[in-house]
Amino acid sequence: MKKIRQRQVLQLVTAEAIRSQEQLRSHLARKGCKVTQATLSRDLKDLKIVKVSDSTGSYRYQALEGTRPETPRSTASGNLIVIRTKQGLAAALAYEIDALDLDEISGTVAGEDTVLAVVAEGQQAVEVEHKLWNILKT
Amino acid sequence: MKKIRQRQVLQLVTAEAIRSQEQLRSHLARKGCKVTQATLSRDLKDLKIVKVSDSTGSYRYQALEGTRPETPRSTASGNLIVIRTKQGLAAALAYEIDALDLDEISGTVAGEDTVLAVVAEGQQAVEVEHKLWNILKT
DNA sequence: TTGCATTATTCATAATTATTCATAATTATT
DNA sequence: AATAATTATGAATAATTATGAATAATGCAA
Repeated sequence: MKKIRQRQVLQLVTAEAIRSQEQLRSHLARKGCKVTQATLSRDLKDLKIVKVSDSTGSYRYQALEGTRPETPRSTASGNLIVIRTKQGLAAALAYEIDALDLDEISGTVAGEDTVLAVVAEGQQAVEVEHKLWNILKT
Repeated sequence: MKKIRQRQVLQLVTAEAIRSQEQLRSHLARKGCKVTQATLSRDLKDLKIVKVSDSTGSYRYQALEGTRPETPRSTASGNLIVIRTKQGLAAALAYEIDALDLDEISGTVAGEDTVLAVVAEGQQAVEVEHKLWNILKT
């Protein structure tokens, strides 16, 4: 029960701009998961999800560090690395990759379950893919 | 005044385990800086210092690392132009680029903070990047 | 300088979040 | 299976944090 919920929390928080625990609660409720603000407070603490101001100036919850559940599959093609993740987790992974701030990667775009990483000019996608994989598997 | 204080806040928070704004306030007061909890709340928001559980299980304030790049940065790679924007603004930028209706750009995809522009066959990505940059810098 | 505009700060309070205490649920142990 | 031990949750509430409104400070152009 708890695990499932926490996975949902993580997903929700990366997918949408959640601005309070109350808001998080109602989102979850709509998805059929009915818990109180108290347990969400504890979940957020567990998951190291923090409240931080975003670009719009208001607060939003954001996952901190490696809360990434498991290793996804990737393929290199042309100057792109395509990474498949579990549904809803692509944004979180893309965020992590961005945070690495690698010269080899020009940028990423995330869909629901796929991340597209653009490999920088002059780099071998396959090699970068390996490097990425090495870094992320910690 | 504000700048100095915020520097102190950052210092304090990294040096000691500050567990509440009230505690932070009293530390600062002892150092001669007397402000209310209200301004500290705003300082922490500005500085992107968040409350997160530490190894002991209790909360502590912590500076959020790696502040992302400010101005939209772009890179060309292969037949793609990768543009980084502030969180949440990618879609808007992509929309603008689409609206330009340039022959040189086949299309765009937007993530949360990244736009991928696909450069048309036979075009030099770097040149298109420049052109784009010129148009958009208004 | 003086007056206007902008920014910073406080005070008071609303809003939000963490925790305590009581149970329920789950898991381990005999 | 029954019981003990552990863990999770909810309700209520304490504690903490965010914010609106008023006021003070700061900069700046004339």
